[in-house]
Amino acid sequence: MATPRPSPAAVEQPDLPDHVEVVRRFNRSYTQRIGVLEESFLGLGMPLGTARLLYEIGAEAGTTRDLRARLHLDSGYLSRLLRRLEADALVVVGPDPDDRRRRRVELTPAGRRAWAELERRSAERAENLVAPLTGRQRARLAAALAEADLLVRAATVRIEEVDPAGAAALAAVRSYVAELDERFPRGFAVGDLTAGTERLRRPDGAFMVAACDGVPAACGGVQPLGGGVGEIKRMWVHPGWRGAGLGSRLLRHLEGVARDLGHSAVRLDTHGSLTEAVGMYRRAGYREIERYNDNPYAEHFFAKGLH
Amino acid sequence: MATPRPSPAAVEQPDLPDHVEVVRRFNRSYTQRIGVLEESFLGLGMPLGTARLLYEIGAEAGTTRDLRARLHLDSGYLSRLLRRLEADALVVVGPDPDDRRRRRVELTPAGRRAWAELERRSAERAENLVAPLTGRQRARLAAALAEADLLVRAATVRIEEVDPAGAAALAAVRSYVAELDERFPRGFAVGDLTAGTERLRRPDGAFMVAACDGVPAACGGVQPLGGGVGEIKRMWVHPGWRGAGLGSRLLRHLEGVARDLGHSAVRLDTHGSLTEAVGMYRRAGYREIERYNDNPYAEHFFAKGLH
DNA sequence: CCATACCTCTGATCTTAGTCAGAGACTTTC
DNA sequence: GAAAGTCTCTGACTAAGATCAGAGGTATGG
Repeated sequence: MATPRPSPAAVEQPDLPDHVEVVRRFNRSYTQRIGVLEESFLGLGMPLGTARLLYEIGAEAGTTRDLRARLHLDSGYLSRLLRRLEADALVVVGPDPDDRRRRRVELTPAGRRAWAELERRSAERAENLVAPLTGRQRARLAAALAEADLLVRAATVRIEEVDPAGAAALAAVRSYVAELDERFPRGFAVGDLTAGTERLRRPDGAFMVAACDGVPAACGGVQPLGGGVGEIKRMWVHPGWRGAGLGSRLLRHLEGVARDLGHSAVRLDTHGSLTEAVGMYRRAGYREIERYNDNPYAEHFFAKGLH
Repeated sequence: MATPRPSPAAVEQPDLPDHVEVVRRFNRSYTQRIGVLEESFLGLGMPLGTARLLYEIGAEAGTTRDLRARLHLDSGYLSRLLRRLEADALVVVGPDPDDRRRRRVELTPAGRRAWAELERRSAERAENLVAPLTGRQRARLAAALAEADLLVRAATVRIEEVDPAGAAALAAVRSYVAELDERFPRGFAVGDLTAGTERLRRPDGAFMVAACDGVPAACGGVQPLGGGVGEIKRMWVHPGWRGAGLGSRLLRHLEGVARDLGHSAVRLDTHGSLTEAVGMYRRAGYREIERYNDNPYAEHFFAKGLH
C-alpha cells in the first residue's frame, strides 16, 4: 500500500485533496505526458484511426463485426479504413467460412511487420518514461501503476446477467471448478457443468458474470431454496482480481437480484479452505448457521436477511 | 509502497512482467476507460479543441502566445478557435498592455459559467470512476495514483539551463532561501538574490532549473572554485517532489555540467538540518571533507571527484 | 524615423473523423 | 423456396483538425 504523500499541487493548494481530486490531478498530468504522445501513435505515416485498427487486428484477428465492437466504429467507417489497409497490403479481408455474410480480417506479413513496429514504438515510449528513474523508483512506479490498474479495472468491470448454461457462464464456471479441484484437499469431482442450471434462470433465479476484455473476472448466481429464501451459488472471483472489492460488489449485486426475485433472505455454503471467501461473507454481514444441505464439499453455512 | 500484486494479465501470461510492461498495460486499460471518455470532453455542444482551449483559458488567462505554447496549437488555428469562443461570448480578446502586438484572452462571465460546467463534468467523471469502490479501495487507488503521479511527473520534468539572474532562476531561489530561513534554527539572512550570480554563468559556471507547469521543482548551479574544482551552489528540491529522485538526477546533471566546464572535482557545503540533502550527497558518492570556506550557515562539507 | 523583427489574423486548402441511407450478398425461418 | 433478417460495402455528406503563405499592425535598435 502506497504511503499517502503530499503531491506538489497539494503543497501549493492545501485544500481538501479528496480522492476525486487525486484522480483528476493524475488524469491531467498523465494524459498530458502519455496521452498526447499516444496520439502520435505512430508517425508511421498513417492516421491515428488506421493505426489503431491495425494494432487491434494484430492483437487478435477477427471479423469486421468483432473489430467494430472492440473499437466502437461505424460499419461504413471501418470498411473504409480496412480498404486503406488493404491498399497498403497490410491486411487481407476474406469471407468468414462460418457465416459468409461476415468477413474475416488478417494481417499480411507486411502487416505483421508494421504491427511489430507499432509495438516497438509503444514499448519505447514506456521505456523513455521510466528511463530517468532509478531502479528503486521504477519499482515504486510499477507497483503503484499495477495497484491502480487493478482497482481501475475492478471499478469499471460491468456485472451482466447471462444464461447460466451459455458460453460466458460456462467459461467462468470452468475456472471456478478448476480452482476448487486444486484447492480442496481431496479435489473436486467435476460433473456436468450445465446440470442444475435451470434453477439459476428466471423467473426464480439468475446468473451473473463480470468479464473484462472477454476474460471472466467473477461470477455467481442465485437459485430458489423455497420458503422465500434464495441461495447464492457458484460464486467465484478470478485470483488475479482478489483484493479489489470485486467479490463484495458482486455479492451485493446478487443480494439485490435475490431481493428483486422476491426472496427475503439468502443462504450459501462454502469450503473452509476458501479463506478469502469466508472472510468476505463475514464482512458483508453474513452470520454462520447450521448445515442446511448435504453438500459433501461444504463446511461453512451462512445466511443474511434482505430487509 | 504498494504491494507488488499479480495483475489479472500476469496470471494469464506469466512471462517477464518488467516495469515497461506494467506501464504499457496500465496505459492501455487506463486510457481505454478514462481517455476515451476524456474525448467526449463534455458534450457541451462544442468541439474537443474548442472545449480544451476554454478549459485552459479558465485555468489561467494569458496571451495567445501562452495558450499556443500550452496547447501546442498553430497560430492560425488558435485564432480561429478564439473567434469561435468570442462569437459565443465566452471570451474577450484584447491587446496586451505590455506589448500591443500580443493579445490577451480572458473569460467573460458566461465563459466562467461554461468553464465551471466543464469542471463539474470532469469531477463527475472522476467520481463515477471511484463510485463502485469501497472507501478502503478508494483510499488505495488514491494513494497509488498519487504515488504514480509524483514519479511520472518527476520522470518527465526537464532540467534546463537558465540565466541565474533571470525570472525562472530567481523564482526557484526565492523558494530555496524561504525554506532555509524556515528550517535554520536562527533563520537565514536573505540578501540580494542576484549577488554573485555572475560566477554561475558561462564560461566557468552554469545554473539549472527544473520546472513543472511553470512551477519550480528544483534548481542548482555550478560555479568555479579555482584549481580545477567546481562548487555546487543553491541546490534545492521542492518539498513536494522529494523522494522521487529529482534531487539525485539534478545532482548527476550538475556533475556532468561541471565536467563539461573543465572541472575535475566538485565540492559543496550544507547545513546539518537539511538531513535529506546530506543523505542524498552521501548516497551519490560524496565524502565529507574539512571546511573549505567561511560560510557561517554551513556545517557539512563534501567533495567528489569527476573521473 | 527607418529598417528589421515580431505578433496575430485571414483566406485557401487538405486530411481525418464520423454519420447515414440504401444497394447487394448471404442466412435463417417458415 | 419465398420472405424476412443479417451483414458488409458504397456513395454522399458534414464537421473538425491542421497547415501554410502572406497581409497588416506593433515594437526595438541604431
